[in-house]
Amino acid sequence: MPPRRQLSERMIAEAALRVVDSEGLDALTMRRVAGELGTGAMSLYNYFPDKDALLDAVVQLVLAELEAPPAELGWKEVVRRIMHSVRRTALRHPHVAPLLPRFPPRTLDALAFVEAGFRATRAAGFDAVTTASIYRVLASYSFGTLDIELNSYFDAPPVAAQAADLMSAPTLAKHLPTLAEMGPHVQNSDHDEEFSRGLELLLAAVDQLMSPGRVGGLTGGG
Amino acid sequence: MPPRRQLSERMIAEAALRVVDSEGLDALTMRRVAGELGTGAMSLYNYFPDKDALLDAVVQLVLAELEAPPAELGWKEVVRRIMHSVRRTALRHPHVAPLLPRFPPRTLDALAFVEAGFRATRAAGFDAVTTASIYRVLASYSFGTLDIELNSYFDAPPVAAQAADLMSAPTLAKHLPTLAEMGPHVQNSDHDEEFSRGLELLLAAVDQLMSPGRVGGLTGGG
DNA sequence: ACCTGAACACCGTTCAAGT
DNA sequence: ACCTGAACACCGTTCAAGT
Repeated sequence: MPPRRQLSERMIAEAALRVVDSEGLDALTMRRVAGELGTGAMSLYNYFPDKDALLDAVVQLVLAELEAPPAELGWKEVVRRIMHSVRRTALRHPHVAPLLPRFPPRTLDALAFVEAGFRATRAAGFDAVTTASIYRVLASYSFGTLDIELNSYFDAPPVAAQAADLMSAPTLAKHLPTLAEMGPHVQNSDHDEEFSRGLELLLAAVDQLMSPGRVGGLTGGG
Repeated sequence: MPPRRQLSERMIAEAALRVVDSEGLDALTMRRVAGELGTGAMSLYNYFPDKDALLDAVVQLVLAELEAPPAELGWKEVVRRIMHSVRRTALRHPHVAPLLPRFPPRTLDALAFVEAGFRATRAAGFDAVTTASIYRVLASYSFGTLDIELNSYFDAPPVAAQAADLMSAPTLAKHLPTLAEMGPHVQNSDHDEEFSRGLELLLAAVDQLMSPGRVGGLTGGG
């Protein structure tokens, strides 16, 4: 019996995205994706040289979902929207998020948001070197906040270690007094608010310290 | 023949760190670590409930290597040293770095740098809530820059896609004109300089926008 | 030429038996 | 009680054979 329909890179990547979204990254195996398409694992190798190439294609699909705002909104609003879009999209595909730092945007659709960000930033008068620098620092912030949010890095504060038997209360108070005092403040309750706050801090810093008019900004004189 | 010496959590974690440092994360298997210690894979399960617990222990070892500067240096210098120490330590254990966001500091030794940072920041007059916020934004920056640096995220700029046959030059110029113009500027040549620049931007922003004296900072009035 | 089942060399972990 | 070999249910990918 011939396959019901022809395979394609796109079909395979979409099937892989369905699998990883619904069952997690560990479930994303060549056999499982092939099964989703009614074929054997080895058929996928006619379209992707190895599993990493398939993962890359999944990332490109996700990046293509990002908003690409019109430059007319002004650089700050454009960048703000892109950053929030990155976060929203990553939270829509939480099991894909850990793959994002491994595969930069590469396809036309996946690069649309980069073009939008560059266009707005250049139009605001930032030079190419500064624009690239802004892109890189914002990418760092995106990846870093996703690392922390999706791994619940601050959801269980260090002081909880005490309750979790790792450390006695006296031990904690003696060796880590400030941390003991910091207590539950380390825990983060509102990721959305936290993300916005840090983003606005960054945008303000870029505005104040890297703006075209400014002399001796961080990009220029160090 | 009895084992030459008793096992311990520490011995196993140190063996695992040796393996991952020298052969990469994929080589870090229960069988491989056990082999390093002259025993079978199942023996490790007397000390760790599963592989993740072993990975956690490896991360704690690496975090214990971080510098914990004295608060007398002032909050900015303390934070600056910690941040550079994180980066240096992660680059010394590049294959462990991807594990850092998954396992927060938990042991006494691994928490020493957190205590140092908190102490210096609180001593400078920042309140507990702001101090926690500073910690979280700096952790984001650490993880994000490591993601980008260790995955060579910007080492091959999008424009290189053109040479790599993914896209013809006319296609690029037509659909992504600003990106085409940005050209090689996106590529990052000096990770060290880049890290310092972004860090100083952040420190300056924290200083200007979150300092105790300031009214209506980002933490307070929004 | 395109496609794919069987097989290889691995995994983490369960289980049952050892001392 | 602590320890551990055999076995289970998987992996990604190679290889050889199919059409």
